[in-house]
Amino acid sequence: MTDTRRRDILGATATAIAERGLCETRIADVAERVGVSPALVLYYFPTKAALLTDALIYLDRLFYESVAEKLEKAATAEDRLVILIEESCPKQTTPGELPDSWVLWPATWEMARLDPTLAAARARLDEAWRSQIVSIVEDGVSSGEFVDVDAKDFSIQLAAMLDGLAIEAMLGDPTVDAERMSQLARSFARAVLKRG
Amino acid sequence: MTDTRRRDILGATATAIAERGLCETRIADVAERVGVSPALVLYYFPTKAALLTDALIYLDRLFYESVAEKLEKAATAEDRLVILIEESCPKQTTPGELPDSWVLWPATWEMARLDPTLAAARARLDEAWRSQIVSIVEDGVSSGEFVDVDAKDFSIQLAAMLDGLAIEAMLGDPTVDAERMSQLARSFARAVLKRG
DNA sequence: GCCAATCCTGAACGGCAGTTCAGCGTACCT
DNA sequence: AGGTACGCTGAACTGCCGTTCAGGATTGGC
Repeated sequence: MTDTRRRDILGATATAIAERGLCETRIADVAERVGVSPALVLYYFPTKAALLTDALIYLDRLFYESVAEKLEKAATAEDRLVILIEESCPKQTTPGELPDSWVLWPATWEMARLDPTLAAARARLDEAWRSQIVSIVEDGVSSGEFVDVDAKDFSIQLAAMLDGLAIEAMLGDPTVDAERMSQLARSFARAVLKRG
Repeated sequence: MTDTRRRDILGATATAIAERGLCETRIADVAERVGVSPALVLYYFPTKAALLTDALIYLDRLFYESVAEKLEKAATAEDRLVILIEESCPKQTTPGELPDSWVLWPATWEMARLDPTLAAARARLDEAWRSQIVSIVEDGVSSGEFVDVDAKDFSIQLAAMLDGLAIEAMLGDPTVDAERMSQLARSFARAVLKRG
């Protein structure tokens, strides 16, 4: 079960970054959380930088997959869009479970700026996220739920707006909490997709 | 002229963060860029963390003030909104000048997550940014340029969308460059503010 | 011309954190 | 039972980097 150990380390790294910040996270923090020696962390990952980038990608992918799974259960395009928006709102996480992936986005962006590999991975996930939106919109258009709009443009706009709102909500900006974020994103979607 | 020296250090810190990344920036990097000894940097700032947060706030404030200045020169509300959007698009900076402030936003967010002082400063600047948008919209509404909309809601949505788009553009995402970013933001504004 | 404040530096310190490595236990294979 | 591969650790190494400090230069006031 060397694979679960690997995932434990990645999860612990994500938690450590969430709690201590990207710059302050040490290998010892990760080891402590897993309950192993620092040397073991370097046994699974060649270097600290590789550990950090792998952990960021790991958690982001988990997030996308969990949302994708939830989307499959919804019947109408409108339901699916609402789910996608709701899932995008930062939530409080109880200690012990994996951190909300929004907390790690700034760290991902900051590292991706100077790490082409991470940048490519992030771009790939983001493209998948946007095409998720595109297919929801196209379904809604062909079923008559939505007005005919440029799905690609809308997907970029909505994804960007969700990112921007999530930043505010995550940072505890008093004017944008999770509730208001969801409301604003839905009102934007409604304005575009209903009676265009 | 101890004040210019202080600003030089802040500018050099911003440049160093932009070039080396938040975590990899050392006091020696800053000192080297200014052409002074590392000890002098600590003469002006009590600690490395204080230096970093001050530099982030400094550059963000410069950005806001520069945009505010440009906005005063425009006649119509529509012109001002376009300027605000254009200025929000990441630009290439030539070596030697201060970095584009978008490059530093992820670092700001990452630090603000765990630093209440920086979080408060960021929230204040963001609030000013949004109320800039609010006053543009209100002017446009009263002059008849724009349809009557909820200016506050729109300002949050537009600011969030600009943040999100700028992240993609800054990271070199192939689907969103500065040109496309500007076009998408303007199309959103047009859809909301014209014949709503 | 002297004193004090300010700006600035070189050098040393102190400690920490990433990384390496030799080796221990254990499980599995033959 | 013997050997081998794997998972894992403790301990040491090493180089770096933030921080401190004692003091040199320069300026400006009196």
